[in-house]
Amino acid sequence: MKKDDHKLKEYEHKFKEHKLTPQRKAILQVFLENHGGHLSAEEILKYAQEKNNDIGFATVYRALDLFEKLKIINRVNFGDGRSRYELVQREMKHHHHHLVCMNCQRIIEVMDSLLHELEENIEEEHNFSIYDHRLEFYGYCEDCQEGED
Amino acid sequence: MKKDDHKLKEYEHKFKEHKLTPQRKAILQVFLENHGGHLSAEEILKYAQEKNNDIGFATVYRALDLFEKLKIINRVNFGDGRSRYELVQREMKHHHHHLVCMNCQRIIEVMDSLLHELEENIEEEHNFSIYDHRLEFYGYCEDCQEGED
DNA sequence: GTCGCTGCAAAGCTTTTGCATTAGA
DNA sequence: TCTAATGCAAAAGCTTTGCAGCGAC
Repeated sequence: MKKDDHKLKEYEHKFKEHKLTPQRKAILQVFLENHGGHLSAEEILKYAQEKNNDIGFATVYRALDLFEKLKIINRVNFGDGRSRYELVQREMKHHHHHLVCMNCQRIIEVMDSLLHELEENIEEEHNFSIYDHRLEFYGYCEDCQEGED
Repeated sequence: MKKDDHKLKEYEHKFKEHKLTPQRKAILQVFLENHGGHLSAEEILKYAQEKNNDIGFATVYRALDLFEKLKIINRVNFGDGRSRYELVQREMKHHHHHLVCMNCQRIIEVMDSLLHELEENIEEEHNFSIYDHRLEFYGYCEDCQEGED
């Protein structure tokens, strides 16, 4: 899609010392298309193969490592035994959390700036210099609150 | 140790429908002795074997599953590819987070009630019924701030 | 031609499972 | 006795690595 090609350009400058190969491009496009966000390596491979059949698991994992290093994506962990990956979104940086539904596994994103206050408290009280955080809330989403056991 | 034996008694009532076998007792004692907290399965096995040599990985994992179900321990994940486990501490419940030092991997616990306000906001705005949360801050601890790259 | 990137397959880790055996109540 | 719990070893994920081949510059 033209729209994603345009978005892709915004990332090209990050690949100065690394090649933006067809495989890497395909993987990046998967993120830009945002298939529900929070993709596992397996899902990323599946979608990337739809674009470029000549791609394997090793390449996906190696690309994910690279993208993480280039701060294009973030690795997140919802405790289901596999890593998941999401595009770093500038405007969300440091201000977005996850609501994980314990019934339907749906993941809802939440914007927040309130945490900033807490971070400042911590930096002061513990002399700990905060670089990033992970915050997930576990509970039941709108649709699942009746079945809550 | 006498002190831990006493602590152990506080957990016996949770084992009504499950047996508090010597193996499970050894594992529970490992948590009560709190070897730096946030133990991995491997560490738990190691310490438990010091008490009772007749214990294997399968038993550790099965006990950890059980303890989690009985709300004796919590499984936490710091993104290092293995699960870690910590004792549920009543007075800390819902109010403790982790500071993970990105240099020395040290983990510091932080008490907090500020997050409660944020939870209330979220429950209202997103109609999401919160049951638990995980919050980790990544950064550099007191001792590692100079080496910060 | 060089050097980075790739696929494939093998290996590595953590965790789970099958099964025969043991041991608690 | 009866069933839950255990150890061992095998298997099952997910992820990483070795290696030979490929491709861009």
